[in-house]
Amino acid sequence: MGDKGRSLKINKNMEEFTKVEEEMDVRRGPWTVEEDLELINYIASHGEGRWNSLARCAELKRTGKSCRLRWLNYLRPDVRRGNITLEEQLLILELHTRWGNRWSKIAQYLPGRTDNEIKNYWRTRVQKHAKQLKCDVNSQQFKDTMKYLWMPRLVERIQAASIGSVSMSSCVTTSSDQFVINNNNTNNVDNLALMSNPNGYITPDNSSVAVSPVSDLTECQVSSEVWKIGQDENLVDPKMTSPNYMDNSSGLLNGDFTKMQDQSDLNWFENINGMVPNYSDSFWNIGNDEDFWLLQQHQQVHDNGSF
DNA sequence: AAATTTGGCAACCGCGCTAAC
DNA sequence: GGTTAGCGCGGTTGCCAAATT
Repeated sequence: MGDKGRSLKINKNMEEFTKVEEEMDVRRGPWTVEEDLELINYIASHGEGRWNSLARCAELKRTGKSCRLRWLNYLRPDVRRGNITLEEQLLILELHTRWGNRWSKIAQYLPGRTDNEIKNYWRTRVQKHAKQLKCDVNSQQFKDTMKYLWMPRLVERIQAASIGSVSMSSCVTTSSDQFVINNNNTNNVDNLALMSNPNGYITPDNSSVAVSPVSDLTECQVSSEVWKIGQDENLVDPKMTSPNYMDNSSGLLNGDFTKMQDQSDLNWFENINGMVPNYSDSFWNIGNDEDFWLLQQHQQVHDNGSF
């Protein structure tokens, strides 16, 4: 019986089903180390897939579904654990504005991150900030906040970090597991769009604006180019590209976070990712005083109808 | 120091889609 | 064409540690 049929059975007679599962001795809840090892060893020798039969053959007292979930979200060797980096945050915000809660699709563009992890990040961090701002996470107001404040702020932080750690002029590496940064296009820095003016008010356009004191980029011009994520379906399947699918040449560090053209635009993120340390949320958390103050300023502007 | 609340995250659930029979 | 099995996705729950009262 498939899951659908099984769920019907649950709906019809939950008690009976629970009894059946108990008789089948199906385990639920947290996985033990022993179970993890059994699953890892089984997959190592037999491969993954066919989860129900895998669960049976491996003599794991778990459903196939549970095995699959455990493997994909936790045990898989390429699962990346730890804090969501600034670059990843930026990418999640951008992609969510485009695709909404399509977590698995978003996860495709964050190598090693699972849809579950991204979903949890969104629910615990992003929705929290929406709540703090007393607005719905799906409201235009919050989307504007992300687009015109949060994301530029993230870019600013990333820039500040990268300038502090690596010369932006040229950094070409030869190792395959390092990212090639060939910054012929200086727009990456120059395009930095900083939407908060010296008064702390937000201007949603990409005209010349002063830079917040946080980063020393006051001479930067805001490029007329926009950050183009572009047409959704134009995006190249990340699986079909090298891990280095983010290209630094697109000039993404500019003000309009509404568009990203194609895969080459996404490449930028990965290059940045290779340049800067992995900062945890403690490095820049939108909940810190300064940023939250800015958010509130933004909200004031929004409430006054300036958008 | 104890009780309560909150936040983060792993795991589960229900549903829908697809392929095989 | 209907049924079943497998899989994947998004939403939700529940546990536990940390923070707060």
